[in-house]
Amino acid sequence: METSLLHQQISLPLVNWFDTHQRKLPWREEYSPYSVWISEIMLQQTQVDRVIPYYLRWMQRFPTLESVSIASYEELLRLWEGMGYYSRVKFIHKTSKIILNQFGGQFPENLDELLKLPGIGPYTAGAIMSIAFNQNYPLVDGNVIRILARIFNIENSVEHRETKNFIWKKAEELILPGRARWLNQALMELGALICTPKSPVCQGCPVQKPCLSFHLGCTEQRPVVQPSKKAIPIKVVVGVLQKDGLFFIQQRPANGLMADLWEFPGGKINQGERPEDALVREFQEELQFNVQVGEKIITLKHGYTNFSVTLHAYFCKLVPENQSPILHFASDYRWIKSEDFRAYAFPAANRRLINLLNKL
DNA sequence: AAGCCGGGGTA
DNA sequence: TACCCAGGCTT
Repeated sequence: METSLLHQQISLPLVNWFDTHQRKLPWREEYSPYSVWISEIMLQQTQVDRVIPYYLRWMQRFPTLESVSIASYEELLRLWEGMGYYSRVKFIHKTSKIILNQFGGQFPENLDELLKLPGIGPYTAGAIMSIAFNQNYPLVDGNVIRILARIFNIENSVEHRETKNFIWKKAEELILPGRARWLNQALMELGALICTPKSPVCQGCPVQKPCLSFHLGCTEQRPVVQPSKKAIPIKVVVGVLQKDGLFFIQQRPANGLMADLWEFPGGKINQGERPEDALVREFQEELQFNVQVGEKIITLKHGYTNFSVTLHAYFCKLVPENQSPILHFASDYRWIKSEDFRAYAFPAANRRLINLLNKL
């Protein structure tokens, strides 16, 4: 399809639809590079409704890039707790310092410079260029992939390099000069409200006419993706270790799963192993602590991307009482008062347990 | 190219 | 249960 025809049949109907149908969202109040950047990082693999309260809290506490750069990583991580993908907030901290120290506090209005910044990849760089600066740059996220795979009826897997290149090229051709901010947001808004993964609302779609998949009746089969691996069920046990009214918590390593977050010690229950025995073993392996397992607190289920976890929680105590930990897994540890749980970032399942403890 | 990295909403 | 989400980094 010729570019002008593409604009006439797709781009213009999209921006006109966006004019009247867009949702009122906090990050659409102003299009500053800082607010666009924060919202885009938060929105990576995270749905709008979940981001909104985090975004509002963040902007209240850190209204400027400079306020982020001088904040402690611990406080940033605490504000991020519950959103997942915690490396994002570490990258935000790093990038805020780089922009302050190397760019005089101003975001570079340059795609290649943006791509060098930690946590900013092709999508986010395109988002800052187009949404913040309104420069003529495309962006491709899950919405854009789905919409274009349907409009052009892309039968190849969108996970392949060549298909991705094709989609980026089409996204670029769709850009209306001087209106990239609007066009790109319109695409993503259409993906969120109309061209949804399941049961798309084609009746209300402004680009129904040029959509090949709609006419072929195969919108549900687009985009083509490889089947994902199914969640593996695992059993986990954690111990709430108390001494003199203080609680023992440890900090996870700086890399890997839930990096830098704090947690109650514990670990995976082996096949055929009793939870209590697993807990004694884990305390010994990770901390060289000899513990006695006490009362059961709760069993709760928690879903991860690739695991469905059944978590057993027990009170426990040191026997004998005067032991010092030797850290084989954790990077740090603390004995804290119950009111200090709020000062540390915990994984969601641990936070649920803490909330329960506070009610006991 | 594939794996890793969270968490919750939804059907 | 399985899939999805305004992706990026590492290997």
